[in-house]
Amino acid sequence: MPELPEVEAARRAAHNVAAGRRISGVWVADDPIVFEGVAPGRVRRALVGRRVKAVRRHGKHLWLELDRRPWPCLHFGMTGGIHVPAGRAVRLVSDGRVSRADWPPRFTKLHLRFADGGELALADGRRLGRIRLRHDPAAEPPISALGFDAWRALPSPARFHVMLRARNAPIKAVLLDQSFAAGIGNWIADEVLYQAGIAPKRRASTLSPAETRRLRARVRSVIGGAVRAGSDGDRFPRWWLFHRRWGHRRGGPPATTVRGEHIRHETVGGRTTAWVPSTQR
DNA sequence: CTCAGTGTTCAGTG
DNA sequence: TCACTGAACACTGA
Repeated sequence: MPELPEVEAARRAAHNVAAGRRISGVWVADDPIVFEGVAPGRVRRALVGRRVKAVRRHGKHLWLELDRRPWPCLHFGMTGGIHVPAGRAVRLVSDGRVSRADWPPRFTKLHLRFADGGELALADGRRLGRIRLRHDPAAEPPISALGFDAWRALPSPARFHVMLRARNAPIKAVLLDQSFAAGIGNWIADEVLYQAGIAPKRRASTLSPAETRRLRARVRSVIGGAVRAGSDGDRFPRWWLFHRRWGHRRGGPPATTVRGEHIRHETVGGRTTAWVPSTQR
């Protein structure tokens, strides 16, 4: 479920376990898809014995700064996530909870043990996630091709408006474009547009200064709120579209917001989009 | 059994 | 060349 808040939660979890510690053991899956452009064994050799100096994030990308390069870069795709064991129970950072017997979790691709006994695993069932090795992650693709971090590096309102004026695609598609803003995914884009009262199909270049200001403020508040909630959807404000967007099931009652507004589903920017025609223009 | 999904990439189009 | 669109990728769970 990884959009920016999820990846930030993973970054913090990884930081707590790994920062300042030495990697004492590494297990890698034999998976030539998730390990992209590098043999799993080479990742293992690059990590074992190294000390972790910091865990960095840009958009949905995560990487470990080690005391020697190259460094491992992680992307979670649709279903990947960082997992850490917590005490006797095992807490799943990204997807809920598993029992102690499930450690390391199913679909683990990379499993790190630290000298002080801590552990960390990256698991990904659908295999759309990626593990790469880079000498300078922020300066090399794919991270160098990302736009501003949607949470920590929002441009000024004026600059934001100028950037959107240059884009003709539907605003939803622009928000999803990682080379524009890094970290926004499908549910955040829908949530932000819902809260800003802007229809997802509106061409970005047609948004007024007032609309781009509203949009920018919601990007900040939605992501900030989700990060503050530890990316735990149950703790998001009750009135958010988030809780209702998938409330409909085939044959079930039509989805509505907590205020009773009808939620419509259609494809915009290549993704299923939930929006409220009565309030989004 | 079928289908959609909290993502990204790449070929094809205008 | 650029911006944009839609299919492909891989696999699970509803």
